[in-house]
Amino acid sequence: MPAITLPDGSVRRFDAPVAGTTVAEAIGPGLARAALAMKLDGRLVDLATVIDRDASVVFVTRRDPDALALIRHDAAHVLAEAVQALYPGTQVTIGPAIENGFYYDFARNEPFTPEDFPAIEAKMREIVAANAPFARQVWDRDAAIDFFEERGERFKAELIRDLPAHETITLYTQGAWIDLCRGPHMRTTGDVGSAFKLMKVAGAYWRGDHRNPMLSRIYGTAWRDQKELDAYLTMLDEAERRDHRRIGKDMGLFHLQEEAPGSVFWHPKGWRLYRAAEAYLRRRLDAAGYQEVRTPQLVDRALWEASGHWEKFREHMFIARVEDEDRVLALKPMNCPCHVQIFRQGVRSYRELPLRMAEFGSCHRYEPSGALHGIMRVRAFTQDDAHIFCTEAQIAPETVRFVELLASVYRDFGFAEFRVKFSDRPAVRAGDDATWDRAEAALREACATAGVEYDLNPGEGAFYGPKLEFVLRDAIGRDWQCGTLQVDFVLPERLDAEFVAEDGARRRPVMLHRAILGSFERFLGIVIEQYAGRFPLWLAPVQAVVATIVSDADAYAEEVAAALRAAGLAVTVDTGREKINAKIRDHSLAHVPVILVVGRREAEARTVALRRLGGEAQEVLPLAEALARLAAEATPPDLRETAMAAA
RNA sequence: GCCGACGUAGCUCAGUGGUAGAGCAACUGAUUCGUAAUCAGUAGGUCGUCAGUUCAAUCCUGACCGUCGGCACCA
Repeated sequence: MPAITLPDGSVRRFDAPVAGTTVAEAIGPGLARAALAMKLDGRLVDLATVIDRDASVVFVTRRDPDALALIRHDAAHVLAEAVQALYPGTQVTIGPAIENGFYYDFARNEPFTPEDFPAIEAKMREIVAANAPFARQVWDRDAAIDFFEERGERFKAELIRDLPAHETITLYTQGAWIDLCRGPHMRTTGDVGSAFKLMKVAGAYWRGDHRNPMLSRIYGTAWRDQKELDAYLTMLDEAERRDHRRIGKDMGLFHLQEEAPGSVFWHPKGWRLYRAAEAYLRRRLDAAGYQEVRTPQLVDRALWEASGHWEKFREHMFIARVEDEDRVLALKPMNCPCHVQIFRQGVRSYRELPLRMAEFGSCHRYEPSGALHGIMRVRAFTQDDAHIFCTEAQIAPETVRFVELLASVYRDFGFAEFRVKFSDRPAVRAGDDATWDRAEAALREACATAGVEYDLNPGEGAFYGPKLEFVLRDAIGRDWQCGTLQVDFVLPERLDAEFVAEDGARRRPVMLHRAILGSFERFLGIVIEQYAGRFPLWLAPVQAVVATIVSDADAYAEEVAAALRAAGLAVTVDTGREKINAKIRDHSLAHVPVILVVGRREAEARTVALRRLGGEAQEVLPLAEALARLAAEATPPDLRETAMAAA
């Protein structure tokens, strides 16, 4: 006699076990038509699932956000059926719903190409139009293995063999096609709808392991309706428009070339952006009680052996040898061991802790060729690195301070939102379990004190300690992992760092490895995409251009520019013989935030006509006023309060 | 590193087994024109590199380098 509680709190009683479909019909024909699946005591299941005990039920309709995952999962199945219909002999493996869509991995000698898409998509639409019901079947494990083996589906057979013994083996049919699947599915293939599109092909290792064979993966996107699909495709166009590689080239910020793969050639304009960011951060760190240092690029392998990096990361280090000396040096891939060397000079007292040692550390890592990506993933980069040497008791307060600093830095760069991931011990790690217990507990406690909410990211910690990862969200909704805070009890031990405690005993400090931007190269890539090249004034590489209307105004234009330069602004002058329309267009396309137009009128009245990027309005105002206003506006955010107070 | 695609002028791209074109940018000249393209002309490429096939290769084949999309990696 199941009693079914609905979301509005009402209860429906049935005399016998009842299918969700029947419950929906009992509530009303509208719901019966709209329901795609249901949540049974919070778990998403097929609508046809028979309910034989008291339960709460929420029906999932197309309007429900949960419908997306169902649509995408079902679309993956439809894709698999279409592919097997068109390319006999192709083996199916797995095909989950993912963010924004789905994929399916196939085993086939010849990989798919985008040219195959039109045929596959057409077949998929046929399958959707056929509106075949999804039907769940429970199978005996051995029978299922035999079934797939006989069909030559050895990947599926392997999946079943590796399922835990207690797991129920379920297969789903959709018309004549059948597949191993945990479910749930919607009612029919027709529920997938038409708002889907195949996007790209890619290789992917079987079960994500690089020692396994490579499968051919097809990615697709799927949405509840055409409007959502269009919005997603528009977002992709927008991302392409903002691509830092394109903007970097167009605006002349930097370039990369074959002779230095993974290293950035910063051009004058890009370097101005870089320096603005660096100067800003240096001020913030100074104010936050960090001491900046600079450590060697080339360091003997002995130090990397002592730190444990040699063993784990040797293949990813650039090695340097000299002919006359029989020693191996490595270009530093990170700064921490060097910072410990500074800490170890002389005897440290507990009075010096927490000691915050910062470095804009230039590092080199031999990243796999396939990992390189513009200036976002490079082999030569500069971390905004720092190590906080402290006691265990200081972990929590230092975490609080750090999170505050990080949040305010992100805000100043235009990122209002970020979230935190907590990565705990990985399978391969240094340090014993007791140490890890302490480190993780300390970090958890620190989060509680700082009021930081986080998602757990199991097994993803550094080899020496657990870490927090700070993920910011950009203007078009993409996530970027930038900041990090890592608790390390291991490295101080390995490199023998110690301090004299209050009781006169020698103790090990804890090291907090932390970064806010991560690396300048990557962060500036993100900033470029965040603003699509239209930087706020304080970051803009060219902050203003003075453009003349007639050559009679040339001398005055130079004078205006000189005055702005004296006020610290980056200004260029355009006295070219183009018409003002062309000049406005050129500088607007170059994303110069401010255009000061001067003609005879302005030269005589000693005014400027000020025009903002993107705006159509212009404002004529006295030179002195424009100067004061732009200087104030170009002040970096951390100096703004004091600048206002002084004015 | 693995799978796939790609590499032609500064940029975006077209093209062919008989040693290459467009638009924009650049340069030159004319135009002095008040808020997103003035006109005309000129110049610019060992078609990623190295081999091979061929009478002949930018085009076909192979290797390598790099880039792009994923996968794997990310101290």
